[in-house]
Amino acid sequence: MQPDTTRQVLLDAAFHEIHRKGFQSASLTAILHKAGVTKGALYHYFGSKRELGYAVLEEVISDHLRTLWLEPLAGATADPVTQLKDCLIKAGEQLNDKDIRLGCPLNNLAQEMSPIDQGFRERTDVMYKLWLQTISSALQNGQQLGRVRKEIDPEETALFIVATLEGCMSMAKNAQDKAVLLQCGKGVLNYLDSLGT
Amino acid sequence: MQPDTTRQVLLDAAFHEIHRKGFQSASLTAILHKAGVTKGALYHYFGSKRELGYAVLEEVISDHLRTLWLEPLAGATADPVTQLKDCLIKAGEQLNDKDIRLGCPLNNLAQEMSPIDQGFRERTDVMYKLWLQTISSALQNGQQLGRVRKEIDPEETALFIVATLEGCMSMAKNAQDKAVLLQCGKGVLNYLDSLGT
DNA sequence: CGATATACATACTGGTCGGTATGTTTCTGC
DNA sequence: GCAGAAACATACCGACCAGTATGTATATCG
Repeated sequence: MQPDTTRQVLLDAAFHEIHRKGFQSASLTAILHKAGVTKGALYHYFGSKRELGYAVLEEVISDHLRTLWLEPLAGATADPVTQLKDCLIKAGEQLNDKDIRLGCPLNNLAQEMSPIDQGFRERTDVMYKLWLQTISSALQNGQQLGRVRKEIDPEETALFIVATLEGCMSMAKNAQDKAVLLQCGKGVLNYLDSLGT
Repeated sequence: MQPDTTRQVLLDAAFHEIHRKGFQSASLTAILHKAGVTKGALYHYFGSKRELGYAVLEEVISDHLRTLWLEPLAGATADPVTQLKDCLIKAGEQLNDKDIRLGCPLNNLAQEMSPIDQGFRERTDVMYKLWLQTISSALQNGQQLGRVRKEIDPEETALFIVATLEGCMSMAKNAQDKAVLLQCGKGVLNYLDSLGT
């Protein structure tokens, strides 16, 4: 097997196990079994369980965020309200029941680890700040284009949006019910509409 | 020591340890050390670590929810928008930096345990449903009193409110910054205002 | 072709975990 | 006052955990 492949297989397996059990309760043995390799391989590529977790954040989860929320909002041309609604709808569509039961990977890790590990907190913080900044810039741009109400504070609104998104995922995760996500998402869509001119 | 006292001391210690580390990573030894008793006492009152966790949910955390959100909203006389804003402000005031770093105990447990333990999920679900129902009833009552806009759906709005609250707590927890909570809370207050007539 | 590094596999270790078995003391009821 | 139960304390157990030490095959490079 190619070296890079083994590393990626390990990262994928770790991502799924961590998503299912949380980082602290994720078993290295389970990850290795899922990846089909042994401990020698793991500790060849990662110095410790913690570093493996960092890599999952920086490489796997970071990619998800980029694909789903950052890149679609990057273009400075269109209407951010529509863009945000599209992101939300697309994100909602691609979530199956298992995804809903397991919740948002970024939020899960942030909630579990940020109080007890600085390394995790710094990394999740960077990602949230990127997310917030991207939405904030899009809103600001929308204001200049006259598509977003001038009165709103882009930063504050971005924070409110992300908080609400994560809250919706949390509620749906606990209810284990996609209907909850959809109902909650409707509330977000209404709120997003209220931002437009 | 009185029997009931010992049980309560154990519950309190367990609540704090679980709040700090999460349920799965909460160490019974740490709980016992904090409580100043030994394993004999613990297993005299609780059949297992899991039952201890259930009791923390049903007795300690449930009390917090009741005191902070259910009882203040129980009276069917006043303006629910004002009541909700008061709850939010009061809740925000009594949170110190440590509380913010550790996040909402109910949300923490729900996020960690609901995907992997039915018993936890059922119990957190009951509490969330109570919370939602209380807010929904208050909003409905407010509509009858002409203090809340007739067009809104009380249930959907209650879900959106709770999701947003939990989202705000999550964002502040990860940022480890009360300013984030306050800024996010401002967004919630604005939204609550938009519900009134 | 030989040497060295890379890329793993295997076997093992100390420590911590939840849980249990067995005291020991205190309180309660007759 | 004595028997039994309640309320704990102490000592111990097997399981699992992250991490390590060592072995081995393969690829790379001079």
